[in-house]
Amino acid sequence: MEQLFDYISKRIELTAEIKDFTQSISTIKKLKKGDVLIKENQIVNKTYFVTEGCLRSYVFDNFGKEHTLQFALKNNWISDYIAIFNNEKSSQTVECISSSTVIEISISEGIDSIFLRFPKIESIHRKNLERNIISLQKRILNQLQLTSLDRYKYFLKQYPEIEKYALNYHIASYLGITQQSLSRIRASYK
Amino acid sequence: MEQLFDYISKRIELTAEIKDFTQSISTIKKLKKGDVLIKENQIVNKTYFVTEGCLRSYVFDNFGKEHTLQFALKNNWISDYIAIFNNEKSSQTVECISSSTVIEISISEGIDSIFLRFPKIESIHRKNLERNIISLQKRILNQLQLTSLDRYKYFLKQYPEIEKYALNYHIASYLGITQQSLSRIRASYK
DNA sequence: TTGGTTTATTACCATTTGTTAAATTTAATC
DNA sequence: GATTAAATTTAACAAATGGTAATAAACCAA
Repeated sequence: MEQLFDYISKRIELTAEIKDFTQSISTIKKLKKGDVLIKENQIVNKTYFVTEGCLRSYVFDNFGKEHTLQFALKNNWISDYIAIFNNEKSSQTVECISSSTVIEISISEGIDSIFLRFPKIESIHRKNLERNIISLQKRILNQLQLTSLDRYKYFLKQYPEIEKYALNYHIASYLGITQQSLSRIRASYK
Repeated sequence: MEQLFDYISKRIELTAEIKDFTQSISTIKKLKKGDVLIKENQIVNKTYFVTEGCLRSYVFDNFGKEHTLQFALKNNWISDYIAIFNNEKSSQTVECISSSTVIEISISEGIDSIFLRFPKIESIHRKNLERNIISLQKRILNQLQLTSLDRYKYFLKQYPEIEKYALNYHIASYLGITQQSLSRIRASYK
Protein backbone atom coordinates (compact mmCIF):
# COMPACT_ATOMS: atom_id res chain seq x y z
CA MET A 1 0.00 0.00 0.00
CA GLU A 2 2.99 2.25 0.59
CA GLN A 3 3.66 2.48 -3.13
CA LEU A 4 0.26 3.98 -3.74
CA PHE A 5 0.68 6.46 -0.90
CA ASP A 6 4.04 7.42 -2.34
CA TYR A 7 2.44 7.90 -5.69
CA ILE A 8 -0.22 10.17 -4.23
CA SER A 9 2.08 12.16 -1.98
CA LYS A 10 4.34 12.98 -4.90
CA ARG A 11 1.40 14.73 -6.48
CA ILE A 12 -0.66 16.26 -3.68
CA GLU A 13 -0.44 16.64 0.05
CA LEU A 14 -1.50 13.30 1.45
CA THR A 15 -3.79 14.27 4.32
CA ALA A 16 -4.99 11.76 6.88
CA GLU A 17 -8.44 12.03 5.42
CA ILE A 18 -7.33 11.15 1.93
CA LYS A 19 -5.16 8.38 3.28
CA ASP A 20 -8.03 6.85 5.20
CA PHE A 21 -10.35 7.16 2.30
CA THR A 22 -7.86 5.61 -0.10
CA GLN A 23 -7.27 2.80 2.33
CA SER A 24 -11.00 2.19 2.63
CA ILE A 25 -11.49 1.58 -1.08
CA SER A 26 -8.24 -0.33 -1.71
CA THR A 27 -7.36 -4.00 -1.59
CA ILE A 28 -3.98 -5.52 -2.27
CA LYS A 29 -4.12 -8.47 -4.64
CA LYS A 30 -1.44 -10.98 -5.48
CA LEU A 31 -1.97 -12.37 -8.95
CA LYS A 32 -0.45 -15.05 -11.06
CA LYS A 33 0.18 -15.18 -14.77
CA GLY A 34 -3.03 -15.69 -16.66
CA ASP A 35 -5.35 -14.25 -14.03
CA VAL A 36 -8.09 -12.14 -15.54
CA LEU A 37 -9.26 -9.05 -13.67
CA ILE A 38 -11.84 -7.76 -16.11
CA LYS A 39 -13.78 -9.84 -18.60
CA GLU A 40 -15.90 -8.67 -21.50
CA ASN A 41 -19.44 -7.50 -20.80
CA GLN A 42 -19.09 -6.84 -17.13
CA ILE A 43 -19.88 -3.79 -15.08
CA VAL A 44 -16.55 -2.13 -14.36
CA ASN A 45 -16.27 -0.54 -10.94
CA LYS A 46 -12.64 -1.20 -10.23
CA THR A 47 -9.35 0.21 -11.36
CA TYR A 48 -5.93 -1.26 -10.73
CA PHE A 49 -2.66 0.25 -9.65
CA VAL A 50 0.24 -2.05 -10.49
CA THR A 51 2.95 -2.34 -7.85
CA GLU A 52 4.75 -5.34 -9.34
CA GLY A 53 4.66 -7.33 -12.55
CA CYS A 54 2.80 -6.59 -15.75
CA LEU A 55 -0.78 -6.52 -16.98
CA ARG A 56 -2.30 -5.84 -20.34
CA SER A 57 -5.68 -4.86 -21.70
CA TYR A 58 -6.99 -6.01 -25.05
CA VAL A 59 -10.10 -6.48 -27.13
CA PHE A 60 -11.28 -9.32 -29.34
CA ASP A 61 -12.30 -8.52 -32.90
CA ASN A 62 -15.02 -10.33 -34.87
CA PHE A 63 -12.60 -13.06 -35.85
CA GLY A 64 -11.50 -13.72 -32.29
CA LYS A 65 -8.16 -11.99 -32.72
CA GLU A 66 -6.76 -10.04 -29.82
CA HIS A 67 -5.64 -6.42 -30.08
CA THR A 68 -3.60 -5.03 -27.23
CA LEU A 69 -4.56 -1.56 -26.08
CA GLN A 70 -2.25 -1.14 -23.11
CA PHE A 71 0.54 -2.64 -21.08
CA ALA A 72 0.73 -1.65 -17.42
CA LEU A 73 3.95 -2.00 -15.45
CA LYS A 74 4.88 -0.82 -11.96
CA ASN A 75 3.17 2.44 -10.94
CA ASN A 76 0.76 2.35 -13.85
CA TRP A 77 -3.01 2.27 -13.80
CA ILE A 78 -5.09 -0.12 -15.80
CA SER A 79 -8.77 -0.84 -16.27
CA ASP A 80 -11.37 -0.53 -19.02
CA TYR A 81 -11.65 3.23 -19.10
CA ILE A 82 -14.04 3.30 -22.01
CA ALA A 83 -16.45 1.36 -19.82
CA ILE A 84 -15.83 3.51 -16.76
CA PHE A 85 -16.05 6.91 -18.43
CA ASN A 86 -19.00 5.96 -20.61
CA ASN A 87 -20.69 3.97 -17.88
CA GLU A 88 -20.92 0.99 -20.17
CA LYS A 89 -20.19 -2.69 -19.78
CA SER A 90 -16.62 -3.72 -20.48
CA SER A 91 -15.42 -4.36 -24.00
CA GLN A 92 -11.86 -5.00 -22.90
CA THR A 93 -10.15 -7.82 -21.06
CA VAL A 94 -7.58 -7.01 -18.43
CA GLU A 95 -5.17 -9.85 -17.88
CA CYS A 96 -2.10 -10.54 -15.86
CA ILE A 97 0.88 -11.53 -18.03
CA SER A 98 3.28 -12.28 -15.18
CA SER A 99 2.94 -12.86 -11.48
CA SER A 100 1.96 -9.43 -10.25
CA THR A 101 0.77 -7.41 -7.32
CA VAL A 102 -1.90 -4.78 -7.79
CA ILE A 103 -3.91 -2.49 -5.60
CA GLU A 104 -7.53 -2.83 -6.52
CA ILE A 105 -9.45 0.41 -6.11
CA SER A 106 -13.18 0.17 -5.82
CA ILE A 107 -14.93 3.04 -7.53
CA SER A 108 -18.44 1.70 -7.18
CA GLU A 109 -19.55 4.89 -5.48
CA GLY A 110 -18.74 6.61 -8.82
CA ILE A 111 -15.65 8.56 -9.69
CA ASP A 112 -17.52 11.83 -9.90
CA SER A 113 -18.64 11.57 -6.31
CA ILE A 114 -15.08 10.84 -5.26
CA PHE A 115 -13.92 13.99 -6.99
CA LEU A 116 -16.66 16.02 -5.35
CA ARG A 117 -15.44 14.92 -1.93
CA PHE A 118 -11.73 15.24 -2.78
CA PRO A 119 -11.05 17.89 -5.43
CA LYS A 120 -7.32 17.27 -5.07
CA ILE A 121 -7.84 13.75 -6.31
CA GLU A 122 -9.62 15.15 -9.33
CA SER A 123 -6.46 17.13 -10.07
CA ILE A 124 -4.31 14.02 -9.90
CA HIS A 125 -6.75 12.25 -12.15
CA ARG A 126 -6.88 15.18 -14.55
CA LYS A 127 -3.14 15.30 -14.90
CA ASN A 128 -3.05 11.57 -15.51
CA LEU A 129 -5.61 12.01 -18.23
CA GLU A 130 -3.49 14.72 -19.81
CA ARG A 131 -0.43 12.49 -19.79
CA ASN A 132 -2.50 9.66 -21.13
CA ILE A 133 -3.79 11.79 -23.99
CA ILE A 134 -0.26 12.75 -24.91
CA SER A 135 0.81 9.14 -25.13
CA LEU A 136 -2.29 8.12 -27.06
CA GLN A 137 -1.80 10.95 -29.53
CA LYS A 138 1.82 10.01 -29.96
CA ARG A 139 0.88 6.40 -30.50
CA ILE A 140 -1.58 7.42 -33.20
CA LEU A 141 0.98 9.63 -34.88
CA ASN A 142 3.46 6.76 -34.78
CA GLN A 143 0.89 4.48 -36.32
CA LEU A 144 0.29 7.02 -39.07
CA GLN A 145 3.87 7.80 -39.96
CA LEU A 146 6.24 5.05 -38.88
CA THR A 147 7.06 1.74 -40.50
CA SER A 148 6.45 -1.32 -38.36
CA LEU A 149 10.17 -1.59 -37.71
CA ASP A 150 10.30 1.96 -36.39
CA ARG A 151 7.19 1.41 -34.32
CA TYR A 152 8.84 -1.64 -32.83
CA LYS A 153 12.01 0.30 -32.00
CA TYR A 154 9.98 3.09 -30.41
CA PHE A 155 8.05 0.52 -28.43
CA LEU A 156 11.23 -1.05 -27.07
CA LYS A 157 12.49 2.36 -26.01
CA GLN A 158 9.20 3.09 -24.30
CA TYR A 159 9.06 -0.27 -22.55
CA PRO A 160 12.68 -1.39 -22.18
CA GLU A 161 11.86 -4.26 -19.87
CA ILE A 162 8.71 -5.46 -21.57
CA GLU A 163 10.37 -8.49 -23.15
CA LYS A 164 10.63 -10.00 -19.70
CA TYR A 165 6.86 -10.13 -19.57
CA ALA A 166 5.18 -9.92 -22.94
CA LEU A 167 4.86 -12.64 -25.50
CA ASN A 168 5.66 -12.01 -29.12
CA TYR A 169 2.04 -11.84 -30.13
CA HIS A 170 1.22 -9.44 -27.31
CA ILE A 171 3.69 -6.99 -28.78
CA ALA A 172 2.63 -7.66 -32.35
CA SER A 173 -1.01 -7.07 -31.48
CA TYR A 174 -0.02 -3.80 -29.81
CA LEU A 175 1.87 -2.66 -32.88
CA GLY A 176 -0.91 -3.65 -35.24
CA ILE A 177 0.97 -6.36 -37.12
CA THR A 178 0.95 -10.16 -37.13
CA GLN A 179 3.35 -12.13 -34.99
CA GLN A 180 4.93 -13.50 -38.17
CA SER A 181 5.63 -9.98 -39.32
CA LEU A 182 7.18 -9.12 -36.00
CA SER A 183 9.41 -12.18 -36.28
CA ARG A 184 10.57 -11.06 -39.70
CA ILE A 185 11.20 -7.55 -38.45
CA ARG A 186 13.22 -8.84 -35.53
CA ALA A 187 15.27 -11.10 -37.81
CA SER A 188 16.11 -8.27 -40.19
CA TYR A 189 16.77 -5.85 -37.35
CA LYS A 190 19.39 -7.90 -35.51
CA MET B 1 -19.58 34.21 -27.84
CA GLU B 2 -23.03 32.86 -27.01
CA GLN B 3 -22.11 29.42 -28.34
CA LEU B 4 -19.31 29.10 -25.83
CA PHE B 5 -21.53 30.25 -22.97
CA ASP B 6 -24.11 27.70 -24.06
CA TYR B 7 -21.43 25.06 -24.09
CA ILE B 8 -20.34 25.95 -20.57
CA SER B 9 -23.81 26.33 -19.12
CA LYS B 10 -24.78 22.87 -20.34
CA ARG B 11 -22.01 21.52 -18.17
CA ILE B 12 -21.83 23.70 -15.07
CA GLU B 13 -23.68 26.62 -13.60
CA LEU B 14 -22.46 29.65 -15.52
CA THR B 15 -21.95 32.22 -12.78
CA ALA B 16 -21.32 35.88 -13.54
CA GLU B 17 -17.78 35.42 -12.33
CA ILE B 18 -17.04 32.59 -14.71
CA LYS B 19 -18.76 34.44 -17.51
CA ASP B 20 -16.67 37.55 -16.95
CA PHE B 21 -13.50 35.57 -16.68
CA THR B 22 -14.21 33.59 -19.83
CA GLN B 23 -15.02 36.80 -21.64
CA SER B 24 -11.75 38.32 -20.49
CA ILE B 25 -9.59 35.60 -22.03
CA SER B 26 -11.64 35.10 -25.20
CA THR B 27 -11.47 36.68 -28.64
CA ILE B 28 -13.72 35.91 -31.58
CA LYS B 29 -11.80 35.33 -34.79
CA LYS B 30 -13.11 35.09 -38.32
CA LEU B 31 -10.83 32.93 -40.41
CA LYS B 32 -10.55 31.98 -44.01
CA LYS B 33 -9.49 28.75 -45.62
CA GLY B 34 -5.77 28.23 -45.33
CA ASP B 35 -5.24 30.41 -42.27
CA VAL B 36 -2.80 28.88 -39.83
CA LEU B 37 -3.38 29.34 -36.10
CA ILE B 38 -0.47 27.35 -34.75
CA LYS B 39 2.81 26.73 -36.52
CA GLU B 40 5.57 24.32 -35.61
CA ASN B 41 8.03 25.30 -32.89
CA GLN B 42 6.00 28.01 -31.26
CA ILE B 43 5.01 28.52 -27.68
CA VAL B 44 1.37 27.47 -27.43
CA ASN B 45 -0.71 29.55 -25.09
CA LYS B 46 -4.01 29.48 -26.92
CA THR B 47 -6.76 27.00 -27.48
CA TYR B 48 -9.60 27.32 -29.96
CA PHE B 49 -13.31 26.64 -29.70
CA VAL B 50 -14.84 26.24 -33.14
CA THR B 51 -18.23 27.87 -33.65
CA GLU B 52 -18.36 27.54 -37.43
CA GLY B 53 -16.41 25.77 -40.15
CA CYS B 54 -13.64 23.22 -39.78
CA LEU B 55 -10.03 23.10 -38.64
CA ARG B 56 -7.48 20.35 -38.55
CA SER B 57 -4.23 19.66 -36.75
CA TYR B 58 -1.38 17.72 -38.28
CA VAL B 59 2.32 17.01 -38.07
CA PHE B 60 5.02 16.76 -40.71
CA ASP B 61 7.20 13.65 -40.80
CA ASN B 62 10.87 13.55 -41.83
CA PHE B 63 9.89 13.36 -45.49
CA GLY B 64 7.62 16.39 -45.33
CA LYS B 65 4.46 14.32 -45.41
CA GLU B 66 1.50 15.49 -43.37
CA HIS B 67 -0.33 13.30 -40.88
CA THR B 68 -3.66 14.51 -39.60
CA LEU B 69 -4.25 14.13 -35.89
CA GLN B 70 -7.61 15.81 -35.52
CA PHE B 71 -10.48 17.49 -37.28
CA ALA B 72 -12.46 20.06 -35.31
CA LEU B 73 -15.98 21.02 -36.31
CA LYS B 74 -18.57 23.19 -34.53
CA ASN B 75 -18.40 23.00 -30.74
CA ASN B 76 -15.04 21.21 -30.76
CA TRP B 77 -11.79 22.29 -29.22
CA ILE B 78 -8.49 22.26 -31.02
CA SER B 79 -4.91 23.19 -30.25
CA ASP B 80 -1.59 21.41 -29.82
CA TYR B 81 -2.31 19.66 -26.55
CA ILE B 82 0.98 17.82 -26.45
CA ALA B 83 2.66 21.22 -26.34
CA ILE B 84 0.26 22.62 -23.77
CA PHE B 85 0.25 19.69 -21.36
CA ASN B 86 3.98 19.09 -21.65
CA ASN B 87 4.83 22.76 -21.71
CA GLU B 88 6.79 22.27 -24.89
CA LYS B 89 6.96 24.13 -28.18
CA SER B 90 4.43 23.07 -30.78
CA SER B 91 5.04 20.07 -32.99
CA GLN B 92 1.67 20.35 -34.65
CA THR B 93 0.18 22.74 -37.15
CA VAL B 94 -3.40 23.92 -36.68
CA GLU B 95 -4.95 25.05 -39.91
CA CYS B 96 -8.29 26.27 -41.09
CA ILE B 97 -9.69 24.12 -43.91
CA SER B 98 -12.78 26.22 -44.61
CA SER B 99 -13.88 29.72 -43.73
CA SER B 100 -14.46 29.41 -40.01
CA THR B 101 -15.20 31.26 -36.84
CA VAL B 102 -13.40 30.35 -33.66
CA ILE B 103 -13.17 31.66 -30.15
CA GLU B 104 -9.55 32.02 -29.21
CA ILE B 105 -8.94 31.36 -25.54
CA SER B 106 -5.76 32.73 -24.09
CA ILE B 107 -4.27 30.40 -21.48
CA SER B 108 -1.03 32.26 -21.02
CA GLU B 109 -1.64 32.50 -17.30
CA GLY B 110 -1.42 28.66 -17.34
CA ILE B 111 -4.25 26.19 -17.26
CA ASP B 112 -3.41 24.99 -13.78
CA SER B 113 -3.87 28.44 -12.33
CA ILE B 114 -7.22 28.73 -14.09
CA PHE B 115 -8.33 25.49 -12.50
CA LEU B 116 -7.19 26.68 -9.09
CA ARG B 117 -9.39 29.74 -9.40
CA PHE B 118 -12.33 27.88 -10.96
CA PRO B 119 -12.51 24.23 -9.91
CA LYS B 120 -15.74 23.82 -11.87
CA ILE B 121 -13.81 24.55 -15.04
CA GLU B 122 -11.38 21.82 -14.11
CA SER B 123 -14.33 19.44 -14.01
CA ILE B 124 -15.44 20.44 -17.49
CA HIS B 125 -11.91 20.02 -18.68
CA ARG B 126 -11.55 16.69 -16.95
CA LYS B 127 -14.70 15.32 -18.56
CA ASN B 128 -13.50 16.53 -21.95
CA LEU B 129 -10.26 14.70 -21.39
CA GLU B 130 -12.15 11.53 -20.53
CA ARG B 131 -14.22 11.77 -23.69
CA ASN B 132 -11.09 12.51 -25.64
CA ILE B 133 -9.35 9.44 -24.25
CA ILE B 134 -12.28 7.28 -25.24
CA SER B 135 -12.14 8.49 -28.81
CA LEU B 136 -8.37 8.17 -29.01
CA GLN B 137 -8.51 4.63 -27.64
CA LYS B 138 -11.22 3.75 -30.11
CA ARG B 139 -9.21 5.22 -32.93
CA ILE B 140 -6.20 3.13 -31.93
CA LEU B 141 -8.31 0.00 -31.70
CA ASN B 142 -9.74 0.76 -35.14
CA GLN B 143 -6.26 1.21 -36.48
CA LEU B 144 -5.27 -2.14 -35.02
CA GLN B 145 -8.21 -4.21 -36.15
CA LEU B 146 -9.98 -2.63 -39.11
CA THR B 147 -9.12 -2.66 -42.80
CA SER B 148 -8.70 0.74 -44.40
CA LEU B 149 -12.12 0.40 -45.99
CA ASP B 150 -13.72 -0.17 -42.60
CA ARG B 151 -11.76 2.67 -41.07
CA TYR B 152 -13.01 4.90 -43.84
CA LYS B 153 -16.62 3.84 -43.25
CA TYR B 154 -16.27 4.43 -39.51
CA PHE B 155 -14.74 7.80 -40.21
CA LEU B 156 -17.67 8.86 -42.41
CA LYS B 157 -20.10 7.81 -39.70
CA GLN B 158 -18.17 9.79 -37.14
CA TYR B 159 -17.88 12.87 -39.35
CA PRO B 160 -20.89 12.73 -41.69
CA GLU B 161 -20.39 16.25 -42.99
CA ILE B 162 -16.62 16.20 -43.26
CA GLU B 163 -16.60 15.83 -47.03
CA LYS B 164 -17.90 19.40 -47.27
CA TYR B 165 -14.63 20.56 -45.75
CA ALA B 166 -11.81 18.08 -45.99
CA LEU B 167 -9.74 17.26 -49.01
CA ASN B 168 -9.06 13.72 -50.04
CA TYR B 169 -5.55 13.77 -48.71
CA HIS B 170 -6.64 15.23 -45.38
CA ILE B 171 -8.82 12.19 -44.85
CA ALA B 172 -6.22 9.77 -46.16
CA SER B 173 -3.60 11.19 -43.84
CA TYR B 174 -6.02 10.82 -40.93
CA LEU B 175 -6.66 7.19 -41.80
CA GLY B 176 -2.99 6.40 -42.27
CA ILE B 177 -3.12 5.59 -45.98
CA THR B 178 -2.12 7.39 -49.17
CA GLN B 179 -4.59 9.45 -51.15
CA GLN B 180 -4.25 6.99 -54.02
CA SER B 181 -5.28 4.18 -51.71
CA LEU B 182 -8.26 6.17 -50.51
CA SER B 183 -9.29 6.74 -54.13
CA ARG B 184 -9.13 3.04 -54.80
CA ILE B 185 -11.13 2.30 -51.69
CA ARG B 186 -13.78 4.80 -52.66
CA ALA B 187 -13.99 3.36 -56.17
CA SER B 188 -14.45 -0.20 -54.91
CA TYR B 189 -16.90 0.93 -52.23
CA LYS B 190 -19.41 2.73 -54.45
C1' DT C 1 14.13 -36.33 -18.03
C1' DT C 2 10.42 -37.03 -21.00
C1' DG C 3 6.52 -35.98 -23.58
C1' DG C 4 3.25 -32.69 -24.67
C1' DT C 5 1.86 -28.01 -25.28
C1' DT C 6 2.65 -23.46 -26.33
C1' DT C 7 5.24 -20.00 -28.65
C1' DA C 8 8.45 -18.35 -32.21
C1' DT C 9 10.55 -18.64 -36.62
C1' DT C 10 10.79 -19.46 -41.40
C1' DA C 11 9.08 -20.11 -46.09
C1' DC C 12 5.87 -19.63 -49.80
C1' DC C 13 2.25 -17.46 -52.02
C1' DA C 14 -1.73 -14.08 -52.05
C1' DT C 15 -3.30 -9.63 -51.03
C1' DT C 16 -2.91 -5.05 -49.85
C1' DT C 17 -0.78 -0.84 -49.99
C1' DG C 18 2.86 2.33 -51.62
C1' DT C 19 5.22 4.65 -55.50
C1' DT C 20 5.56 6.94 -59.66
C1' DA C 21 3.48 8.91 -63.41
C1' DA C 22 -0.14 10.10 -66.49
C1' DA C 23 -4.96 11.29 -67.33
C1' DT C 24 -9.04 13.20 -65.78
C1' DT C 25 -11.89 16.01 -63.14
C1' DT C 26 -12.78 19.91 -60.30
C1' DA C 27 -11.97 24.44 -58.65
C1' DA C 28 -10.03 29.09 -58.93
C1' DT C 29 -8.61 33.22 -61.33
C1' DC C 30 -8.64 36.47 -64.67
C1' DG D 1 -16.36 31.52 -70.12
C1' DA D 2 -11.50 30.50 -71.06
C1' DT D 3 -7.29 29.51 -68.91
C1' DT D 4 -4.58 27.96 -65.35
C1' DA D 5 -3.87 25.61 -61.26
C1' DA D 6 -5.14 22.17 -57.90
C1' DA D 7 -7.04 17.90 -56.64
C1' DT D 8 -8.54 13.30 -57.76
C1' DT D 9 -8.53 9.15 -60.15
C1' DT D 10 -6.46 5.49 -62.64
C1' DA D 11 -2.78 2.41 -64.04
C1' DA D 12 1.44 -0.37 -63.76
C1' DC D 13 4.88 -2.01 -61.01
C1' DA D 14 7.40 -2.56 -56.46
C1' DA D 15 7.44 -3.35 -51.65
C1' DA D 16 5.40 -4.64 -47.43
C1' DT D 17 2.36 -7.34 -44.94
C1' DG D 18 -1.01 -11.11 -44.26
C1' DG D 19 -2.37 -16.06 -44.42
C1' DT D 20 -1.27 -20.78 -44.19
C1' DA D 21 1.58 -24.28 -42.97
C1' DA D 22 5.68 -26.59 -41.60
C1' DT D 23 9.58 -26.55 -38.47
C1' DA D 24 12.17 -25.24 -34.51
C1' DA D 25 12.56 -23.63 -29.97
C1' DA D 26 10.95 -22.81 -25.37
C1' DC D 27 8.13 -23.94 -21.60
C1' DC D 28 5.52 -26.86 -18.46
C1' DA D 29 3.80 -30.76 -16.05
C1' DA D 30 3.99 -35.49 -14.90
